[in-house]
Amino acid sequence: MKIATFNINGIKARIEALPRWLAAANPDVVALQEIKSVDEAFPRALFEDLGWHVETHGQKSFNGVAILSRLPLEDVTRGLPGDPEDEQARWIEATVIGPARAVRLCGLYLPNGNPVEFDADGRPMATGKYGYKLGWMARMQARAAALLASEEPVVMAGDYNIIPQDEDAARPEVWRQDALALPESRAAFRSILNLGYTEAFRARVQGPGHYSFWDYQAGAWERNNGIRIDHLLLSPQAADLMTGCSIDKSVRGEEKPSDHVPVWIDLQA
DNA sequence: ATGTCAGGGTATCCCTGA
Repeated sequence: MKIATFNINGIKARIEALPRWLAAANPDVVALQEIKSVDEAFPRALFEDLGWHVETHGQKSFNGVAILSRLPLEDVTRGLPGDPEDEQARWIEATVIGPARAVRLCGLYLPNGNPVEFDADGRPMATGKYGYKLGWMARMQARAAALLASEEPVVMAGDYNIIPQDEDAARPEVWRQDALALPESRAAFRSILNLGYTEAFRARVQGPGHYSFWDYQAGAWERNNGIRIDHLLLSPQAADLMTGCSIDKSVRGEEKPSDHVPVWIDLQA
């Protein structure tokens, strides 16, 4: 079972590039982020005609997540539990029925968190967008813990907006005060890992120079000024099934690309 | 850190978000 995550930065803008990549990469399941569309406006029929089951959790203008799957999906849920006031569409779950095993897949778009406000001592304050990010991550940790208790294969795939370590940025010094790399952000990410999750890419590939996002601005792609912020976290039962993990870097150089590229794993499931 | 995109409003540009 090949599972990918791909922040497409707008389904309307990627209406050609996404089907092109699906045909070339041939994943079984894809978690999409930033569809930037309400459910009714998502081009569902286009993908259904290509053989995909389509489940969306959209909103107007911003955010929005979806799952495309060639395998049957069951028990789809939308929204991250823990705050009924939260109206941002950033979380979707479904059980993917693989030929050998069922896998619980969470597709997520973790809040960016910028701009960060700092106090007089230069410490980041948990207010505004950064406060929302940290609060969202605490809720995600609770959900991640509940999912572990099922002792089933669980995959949490998406745009985490977290640069886990300095080696995951071409220019780490630029990100020191940024919500994607602040110590508090990294600590919240590690707290989720420390529940017992495995970060798929780092379980298989070591060293710097591996990125999943290059800004549209300032020639970031041409200069390979990237960051690695798209991740797949695996429960122990899922990690035991992993046979591969890679980043489809070349997608960034194709016509009308997203600023993110797909990251994928292969599971014996 | 800004040489860019994307979406939406009310539009032939301005704003937000990243």
